[in-house]
Amino acid sequence: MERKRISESTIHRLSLYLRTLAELDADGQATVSSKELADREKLTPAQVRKDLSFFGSFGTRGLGYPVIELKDKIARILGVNRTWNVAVIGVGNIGSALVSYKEFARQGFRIVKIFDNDQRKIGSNHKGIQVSDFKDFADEAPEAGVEIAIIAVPGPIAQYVVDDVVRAGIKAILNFAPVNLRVPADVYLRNENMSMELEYLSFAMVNNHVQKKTRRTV
Amino acid sequence: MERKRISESTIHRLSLYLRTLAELDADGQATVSSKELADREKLTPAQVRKDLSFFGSFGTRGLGYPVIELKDKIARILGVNRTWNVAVIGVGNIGSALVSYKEFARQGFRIVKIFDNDQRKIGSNHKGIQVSDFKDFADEAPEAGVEIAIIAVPGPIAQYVVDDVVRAGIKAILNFAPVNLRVPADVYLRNENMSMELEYLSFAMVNNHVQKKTRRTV
DNA sequence: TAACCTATGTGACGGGTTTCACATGACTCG
DNA sequence: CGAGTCATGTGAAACCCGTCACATAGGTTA
Ligand SMILES: NC(=O)c1ccc[n+]([C@@H]2O[C@H](COP(=O)([O-])OP(=O)(O)OC[C@H]3O[C@@H](n4cnc5c(N)ncnc54)[C@H](O)[C@@H]3O)[C@@H](O)[C@H]2O)c1
Ligand SMILES: NC(=O)c1ccc[n+]([C@@H]2O[C@H](COP(=O)([O-])OP(=O)(O)OC[C@H]3O[C@@H](n4cnc5c(N)ncnc54)[C@H](O)[C@@H]3O)[C@@H](O)[C@H]2O)c1
Repeated sequence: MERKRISESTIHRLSLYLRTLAELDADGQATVSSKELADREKLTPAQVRKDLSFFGSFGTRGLGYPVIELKDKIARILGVNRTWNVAVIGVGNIGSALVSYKEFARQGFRIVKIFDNDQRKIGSNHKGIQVSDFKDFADEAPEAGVEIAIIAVPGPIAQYVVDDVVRAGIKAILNFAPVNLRVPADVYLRNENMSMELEYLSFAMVNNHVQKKTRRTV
Repeated sequence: MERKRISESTIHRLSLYLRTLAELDADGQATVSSKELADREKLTPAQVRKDLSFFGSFGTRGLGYPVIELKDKIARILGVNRTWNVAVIGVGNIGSALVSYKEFARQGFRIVKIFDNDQRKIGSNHKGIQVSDFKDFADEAPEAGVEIAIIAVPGPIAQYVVDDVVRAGIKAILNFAPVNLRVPADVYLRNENMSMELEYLSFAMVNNHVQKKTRRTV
């Protein structure tokens, strides 16, 4: 199934294409050229074509790509032509926001469990989901078919939480805590770091930094 | 002031170094080697040294880098050796979470204004800040010295909001809406895209993708 | 003060990713 | 049905970024 090593940048751009294709589809547009796709994402047409070419030939020469078909292809490549069960751990400021975000479900990520260790929160209802005690994670997460864990607990606690999550057999983790988490090699870990983007803005302003190609952004 | 074109990756890594240096400083460690820094960030020592070398020679051969000094240097490079005034626009789920996040202030980003257009929210108090009517942005933001705007409004509205923000003279924007915003060339725009990271996890799982070097990730 | 040790700083190298350029193939129109 | 148009798909080139390897310099010790 794997032909070449696909770069992280390419995968990120596929996410962008997917979003734009969904918009084009909603607008009723039937086909799209690499140029149009590129313009929307501030990329080059060649980049778009090269990215897609890693996975096959989806277009028609002289015409472009069929919007719906390409959207489905990319969804399949990214693995979002299905639903992933997600658990949110820590239902504080950011955890609550994530739980309330209906868009995730539409994109294939369904939050099925919420965990916390605060007695005042355990048992309470968030968007129709009862908050569970994190102590019971190892029992309840597998039972609910959780495949992805989102870590939204305070930084100093995150490593302990992650250790438990890994022990429960979870292989994919999205971390919001501003710490470097250690996980085994077979566990996928991604970090969401808002300070990094703010600091990038700061750097750009201080240095009158020239904006180049927008890479792994948006 | 600018010697070379500095890559986005390098800037992102500086953010990582800064965070780790703050930890080391808190632990009372006086010096740190490129190797130790690299181990903590899952990078190579050469990468660390190269990144720093773009900006000068901060270390001592045979010894390493002085933690406090290097921290200050990087803070200065990133422009966070000062405070930036930030406005949050849209105090819904994610906006509220950001406003409640005290860590930003510690990192040099002080939220001084909150805007919304919901009458029920305007005038209410969030963490000591009165929510303003977004209609008054052009007046109130410059008055409060706002330099960075965080967009946390629904996607379909984001472009209109951003147009107003740009018109008010703001040059740096962090966008949470899942849309591609158009801004003039002299405005710095960064996007925060959580779906992208979830989709990356999804792709990795579906393809048993081998985890390589953690690049522009936390 | 001299010898040794250690980790920096950096030119050279190599690999990977993006851009270029064009041959190719599909559709359209006359 | 044939000529023309257009945008794809892809090798090759260019470029960028990370890694390597080592000369170098500061610290330390005797
Ligand atoms: N709020 C933001 O905008 C923001 C931005 C960037 C990063 N973050 C990071 O996200 C994380 C959460 O931030 P927040 O503002 O939501 O904090 P918060 O304090 O509001 O929420 C943390 C939640 O985690 C729960 N918790 C604590 N220990 C736990 C445990 N052992 N098991 C399960 N749950 C536990 C707490 O009860 C609380 O509900 C932090 O690491 C923070 O640095 C937050
Ligand atoms: N909640 C999340 O976890 C999450 C995750 C990723 C992305 N996002 C994105 O962040 C944005 C906000 O999401 P949310 O969940 O906080 O939505 P929300 O509906 O809770 O909040 C949006 C806020 O914007 C305000 N608003 C609407 N129009 C406005 C205008 N013209 N001027 C000023 N304020 C206006 C609304 O009154 C509301 O308070 C959306 O674009 C969403 O897609 C949210």
